[in-house]
Amino acid sequence: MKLATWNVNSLAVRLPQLLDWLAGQPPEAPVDALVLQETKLTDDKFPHAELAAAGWRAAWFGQKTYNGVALLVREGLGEATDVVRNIPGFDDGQARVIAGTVGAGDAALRVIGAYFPNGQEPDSEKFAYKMRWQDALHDWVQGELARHPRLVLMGDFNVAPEDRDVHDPVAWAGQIHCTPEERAQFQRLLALGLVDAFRLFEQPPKSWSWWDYRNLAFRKNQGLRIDHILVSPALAPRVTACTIDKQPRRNERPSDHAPVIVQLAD
DNA sequence: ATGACGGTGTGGCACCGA
Repeated sequence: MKLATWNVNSLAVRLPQLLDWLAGQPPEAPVDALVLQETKLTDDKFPHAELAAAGWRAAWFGQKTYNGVALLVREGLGEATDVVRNIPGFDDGQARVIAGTVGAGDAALRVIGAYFPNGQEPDSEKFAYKMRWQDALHDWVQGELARHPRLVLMGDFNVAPEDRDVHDPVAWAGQIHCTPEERAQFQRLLALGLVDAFRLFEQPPKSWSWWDYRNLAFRKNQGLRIDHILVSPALAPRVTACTIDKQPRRNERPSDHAPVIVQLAD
């Protein structure tokens, strides 16, 4: 089973690139399910027909202008079941979470796709919201883990967990995505037993999942690793690869994020 | 310290993202 997460920064703009990327997956090991962030579409505008025509079943949860998430499952694996939109019990006007069960029987996976709040800057109201949101996510994921031992939490976490996830740790010290509070929240998720799949493997130094549109940041490889795939303890031994695919960032009019992919043994 | 780039909205710029 291969899973992916991608912040597309407007699905209206990026749908052709998404379809190209999906169609370009290796036939012997295609992506089976993926989550998207920042679709920026109200639910009535979600391109489910185009995705269905390309062989993908979708569940989606969006709003106008901002945020918006989706869970796509390759035809043949059926449809995501027990779909949950946003964090149960956490009153939130922003569409940031979609979860569903993918596959059936012993092979079923609980997949949670999340678009963590940006937080703007420390000490702001948005930062406080980010902290509250992460508290709620943590507590809900804890329960989900108990119900679903085979669980994957992936998405745009908007946190660079360590200095090696930052192109210039000195310049970014204490800045949004790198504050001790955000990093502590990330560690709290790991304390649930979740494992950062990317760090299960030796990786190229200066591996990022996001590059600023400005300042030729991609060409200079100045970025952050803020998109993550966390797997439950039961799945961790089954992870055989985790990579960032920089290729879509080279497109014309790319998203500022690259997809992250994880491969799980059956 | 600021803004750079890109997306959205009902726009002539502001707001937001990271």
